[in-house]
Parts: sequence; C-alpha cells; structure tokens
Amino acid sequence: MPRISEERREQRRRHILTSAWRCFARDGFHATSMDDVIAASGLSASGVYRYFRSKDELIDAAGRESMRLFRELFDRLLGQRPPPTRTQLLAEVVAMIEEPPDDLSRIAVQAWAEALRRPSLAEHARDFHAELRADLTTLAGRWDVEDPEAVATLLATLLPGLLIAHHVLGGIPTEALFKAF
Amino acid sequence: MPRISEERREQRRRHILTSAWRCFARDGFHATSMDDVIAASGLSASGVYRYFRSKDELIDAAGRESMRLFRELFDRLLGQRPPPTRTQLLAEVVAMIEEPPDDLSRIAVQAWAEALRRPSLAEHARDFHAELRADLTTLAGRWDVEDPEAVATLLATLLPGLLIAHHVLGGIPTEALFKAF
Amino acid sequence: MPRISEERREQRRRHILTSAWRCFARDGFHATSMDDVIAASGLSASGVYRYFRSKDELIDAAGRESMRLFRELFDRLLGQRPPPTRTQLLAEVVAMIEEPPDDLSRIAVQAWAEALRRPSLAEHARDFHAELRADLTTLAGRWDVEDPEAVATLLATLLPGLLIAHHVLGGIPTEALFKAF
Amino acid sequence: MPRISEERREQRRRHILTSAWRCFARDGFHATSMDDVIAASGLSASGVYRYFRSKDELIDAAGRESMRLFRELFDRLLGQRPPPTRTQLLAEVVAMIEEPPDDLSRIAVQAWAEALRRPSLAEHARDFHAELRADLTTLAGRWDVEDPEAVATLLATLLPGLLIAHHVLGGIPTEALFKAF
DNA sequence: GATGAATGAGTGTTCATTCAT
DNA sequence: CATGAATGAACACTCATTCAT
Repeated sequence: MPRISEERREQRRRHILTSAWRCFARDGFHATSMDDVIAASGLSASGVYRYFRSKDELIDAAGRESMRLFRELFDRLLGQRPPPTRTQLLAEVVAMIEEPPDDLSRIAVQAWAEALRRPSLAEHARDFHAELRADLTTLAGRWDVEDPEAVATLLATLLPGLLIAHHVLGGIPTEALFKAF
Repeated sequence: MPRISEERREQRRRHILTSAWRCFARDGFHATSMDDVIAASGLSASGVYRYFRSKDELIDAAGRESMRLFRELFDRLLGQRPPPTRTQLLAEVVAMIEEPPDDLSRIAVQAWAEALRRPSLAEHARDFHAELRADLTTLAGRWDVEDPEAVATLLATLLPGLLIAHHVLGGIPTEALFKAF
Repeated sequence: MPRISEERREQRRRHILTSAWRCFARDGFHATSMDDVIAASGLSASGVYRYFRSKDELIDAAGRESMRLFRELFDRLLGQRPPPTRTQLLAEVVAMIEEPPDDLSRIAVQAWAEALRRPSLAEHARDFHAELRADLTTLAGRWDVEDPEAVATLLATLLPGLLIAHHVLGGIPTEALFKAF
Repeated sequence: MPRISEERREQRRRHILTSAWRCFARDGFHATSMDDVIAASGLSASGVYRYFRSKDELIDAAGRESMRLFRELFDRLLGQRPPPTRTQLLAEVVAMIEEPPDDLSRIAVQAWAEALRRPSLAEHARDFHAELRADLTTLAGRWDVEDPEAVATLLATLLPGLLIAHHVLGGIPTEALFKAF
C-alpha cells in the first residue's frame, strides 16, 4: 500500500515532466542535462529518478506528451460546431501554432528529429499522424473537395512545415497558403 | 603563392566535414562526440581542430552544407529543359528524397531542430528557404496556376513534412499528394 | 510477556538474513545493494532497517553466520560415533564442501576477505578457528599421530585452500591430498 | 606515432596500477572508489581512464599482478642453489608472507574472493596455481617423499590458509605446521 | 606544423539511509 | 509500529578542448 496516493503520484510525475518540458523546449533534449531538469523540478536527483528511470524515458515521455497535446488541440478544432470550413481550419491551425507559449511546437520539432534515432518515438509519431489524417478526412468529407482523404493527407503533411516556418523561417506565410490551398 | 596549400586546406576541410557528416546522419549532432568525428576522419584531435574551431562550428558547417546540397539538387530539378510540370516536379522531389543515401535529408531534419537554438543556422535556413521559394515561383509562372508565388510557397512549406514522412512516418503518401496538390 | 513477539522478532531477523545471504552468495557483499536485499526479503526498507541498523551490520551478521554454520557442520562431523579416522575426516570435509548448495562456502571466502578490513569479523574468524583447532585436536588425539595439535592445525589451515580450490581452481585435488596428508 | 614513448607509457600504466594497488590493499576492491585511485595517482580522471578503460579492468590488472608477483617470489625461492629442503621452503614461504609490506598478500586474498564472480580472474588464478604446483612438484622430486606431486599439491593448497592465518587469525602457526608437514 | 596525452568540468545514475505520514 | 517516498552525497565514467613536445 503506497504512502502516497495514486493521484498524488501522477501529479508529481506530471510536475517533473512539466519541469523537463520547459528545459527541453529551451535547450533541446540533448543540451539539457538531468541536473537542469532536477533543478527545475526542485526535487533531488533520486526523487526524479523514482518517477523516470532514465533520461531516455523522460525524453520519450516528453515527445509523446507533445503529440498527445497536439491531438487535444486538434480534437477541439475538429469538434467545433458547426465544423470549420477549409479556410477556417487552416486559419485556426496557424493561430494555434502562433499563439504563445510555443513550448509545445518547439518540442514537437525536436521530437520528430529525435524520432529518427528512437523507434519508440517514431512509432508514436506514426500513430499520431494516422489519427490526425483520419480525423481530417472525416472533416474534409464535408467540404466541397474531390478527394477528402487526399486533402487531409496534404494538410497533415504540411504540419511540420508550418512549425518550422513559424519557429525558424520567421513566420508562417499564411496569405500564400490560403491562396494556394 | 600558397595556392596549392590553400587547395589542400579546402580538401582537408571537406574530408573532415564528410566524416562528421556520416556520424551526424547516424547519431544526430549531440549523440556524436568529437572523438567519433576524429576517429572517422582518421586525423588527430588537433588536426580536426585546426580546421574547425569547435564542435559548434562543425555542426553549423554540416547544417549549412545540408542546405547547400539541397539547393544543388533543386537547381538541377529547376533547370531542366523543358521545365518540369507541376506533377513532374513533385514526383522528382519525392524521388530525390526517397533515393538512397538518405544522409542528406536526415541531417536536414536535425538542422531544422537545431536551428531552434542556433541563430546562425536559422538564418541560413531562412536564406535557403527564400531562394527556394523564388526559384519555385519562377517555375510556377510557367504552370497554369492563378498565383505562382502562393503555389511555390505551399511547395516549399511542404518540404519538411515530406522528409519527416519519409524518415519517420513510414513513407511519403505520394498518391494522395498528387491528387490534392 | 512479549515472549511471542520476541520469537517473531527473531524469526523476522532470520528471514532477512537468509534473504541477504542469497544476494551475498551470488554477488558478493559490495556488489549487493540494500535494495537488492530489501527486494529479496519482501519487506519495506525501514522494515529491514528495524532489524539491521546498517548494511555493515548485515554483512557482519552474514559473515558470522557463515562461521556458525561451518561450526555446526564440523560439530556433526566431529561428533560421529565411532569417530572418523584421518582419511574419513578429510573425505567428509571435502564432501561437505562439494555438496550443493555452495552458498555457505562462497560467503566464507568473502568473509575472510572482508575480515581484512573489519575487525569484528576478524575477531569472529579467530574464535571460529580456535574452536575448530581445539576440536580437531581432540579428534586427532585418537589417531596414530605424533603431535595431534600440529595435525589439527594443519587441517584447519588447509580449510581456506579447500574452498578456493573448489570454487575457483576447478575442484579440490582430493586424491593428492589423501596421499600427502 | 605516439608522442609518448612506449616505455614511458608502460611506466605511467605501472604508476597508476601501483597507486590503485595501495588503495585496494587498504580498502578492498569495492570500497575503493575510482576517485581514490585518481587522487592517489595524482592524475586526472581521464588520465587514468586513458590507461585503464574501467574500474573492472583495473581490478583485473591488480588481481593478475598479485599473482604475477607471487610467481616471482616463488621463482626466486624455487631457483635457489642448493634447492631448499622441505623445511627450508616452508620457512621461506612463511617469511615471505610475514615480511612487510603485506600489500601483496592482502590483495591476493581479495583476488581469490573476487575470482568467485569474475571468470577472467578465476582463469588467471587457475593458471597461477597450475604453474605453482608444477614447480613445487619439480622441487619435491628432490626431497625424500613418496609422491612429490601430492606433496606439492598439499603445499599449494595450503597457501591461501597461510595468508588468512597471517592477516586474519593473528599469525601463521609456524611451529605446528613444521611438525605436521 | 602536427601530434595525442592530458585535463577539469560535467555526464547520467545509484547509493545507504531517514523521516513524514 | 510500518511504510515507501525522499534525500544528499557519491558513484563510475565521458566530454570538448588544449598544449607540451
């Protein structure tokens, strides 16, 4: 029987993950040391290691969390009533990315890079992407498009480029995308 | 007078960069140690440091090189006579990404992630992207599209997604993109 | 009044010692962590610490126990009726060592090494050895030997070598010892 | 081409091994930290690691060295002209053990214990023991004994007991052994 | 000019033990 | 009385980089 409730345990885990999150978003997975995470969490080294067995586990959890949060945001977007039009959807995705804080999308960019060498993250990314495409397909079914699935795929494939445009290239070229899309 | 020496110097520099390249593509920038690079180059530690003052400089150079090589590939594509149609272009970009070796695109993914924290790389990425858009715009001018610049922008923004789809998501959904685009 | 409680206490203590024993025999005193012992015992950390104040105390207890058990085995051997002859005794000691499980003798070897730095264990080892020599002397008095004490001493001194021969050197050279002894 | 001569390299390696030796003799293999060894050597951490890839490698080397030194001592004893008699040999072995410094024999005791869990050390111990028995057999051939090999085996098997008697039990019972042997 | 031995600061992780609950 | 979460100090080891030769 644990002295700490399951709830409290989960809470602590989230606290550590959040602390790591901030470090990861600022410095990247590898330029963040465990000491950075430990200091940010306010716990002791072994306190952190009780909840995450290794730095890798923490990176994994952060990467997955970034995709989970993206799903949540998309779920909200896709669940709107009345369903957004094509233009509205793109506008809202862009707004979502541009809206501070941008921790989430910074970590997503790194998670994709990290997925190159970390099969567990790659798998998670695949799942995320598949679900996203499925949902977008449903939504696109309501638009006046010839092939909803194809349009959904294009949108989903565009996503990484939007993040990179925002963070690296000086901004998302919203106007142009509206016109071309 | 030191003409040959200058040439040799450049040659050496490229050799080191190529050696680092292989390591970076395999393990990422941060999981690659300078010792890895030094061993791969076959030179001595100080031999490497004579040509690159720090690991950061090497990462920078590798990131820039990845963009330079991409430019080269696009230059070839865009310079074709007769100029490729919209569909042809997309097909050739996909073919270029899918064709081994995939070192180049692996490093590009990492370079974008690294650009989040490294202004010099971000700047370079911006330049690359601007040039790419300009060239694509010229090309798109020949297609039957309403707004060539918008189409070029869409294509350029799509690029990161294509790389990630290839490396992480199990393949580029070529068919769907053809239809939607 | 707390009679039963006292009994239970002793029982618990033995349970912990037995659990530690298994770990120590497998991994040695120092490559065994308290967490290993705690996990093996099935108790909580503080449960274990209630019975043994420190790892050192546990090592001490295990070392002493190994000598106590050796005494028990020798007591049985030496108490045989009719008393064993010289050859029989050696044979039985060898049989005792070679008979699995060999936890006991593995720990004895480690206890001697540990006794180099741990006066309390050294003292215990001295006591054990003195008693062993005394008993063997009594027994040797019945044999046809010139100096029973000398023979007993030789036997007692040989003991570590027998254990090491068994565990490290690939077996006790029984035949040769029989001839020479 | 190394900047440091092969000779100097070997010298440094021996220096580190000697520094570790002192620590190991005092505290045992496992209660000695690499920092202890590093401090004793006067080098930096990575300086030590250039010569020994891990603590395990250092323990191995120390264990082997202890056996090598024992061989050297025995070689000298066994090479004496005229060859020692039985009694002389035993006396000299005892003298050798009792003569300070006793680092060597302290480490030997620990090496045997360590050999329980470290096959490489066990193998080395076996080799050492086999050679020792062979040499002793040759020597015993000159004595007036029925079975030289058996006597040699008894002597070799006795060795661990002598060390433990010296270090742990308060002294080697020389007199008794002389009589019984 | 080129070498590679050497470094100090830092890495991720585990340790024996305690104490709030 | 018993728990197991928490700790601080230590652990073995690696890093990017420099400099005596």
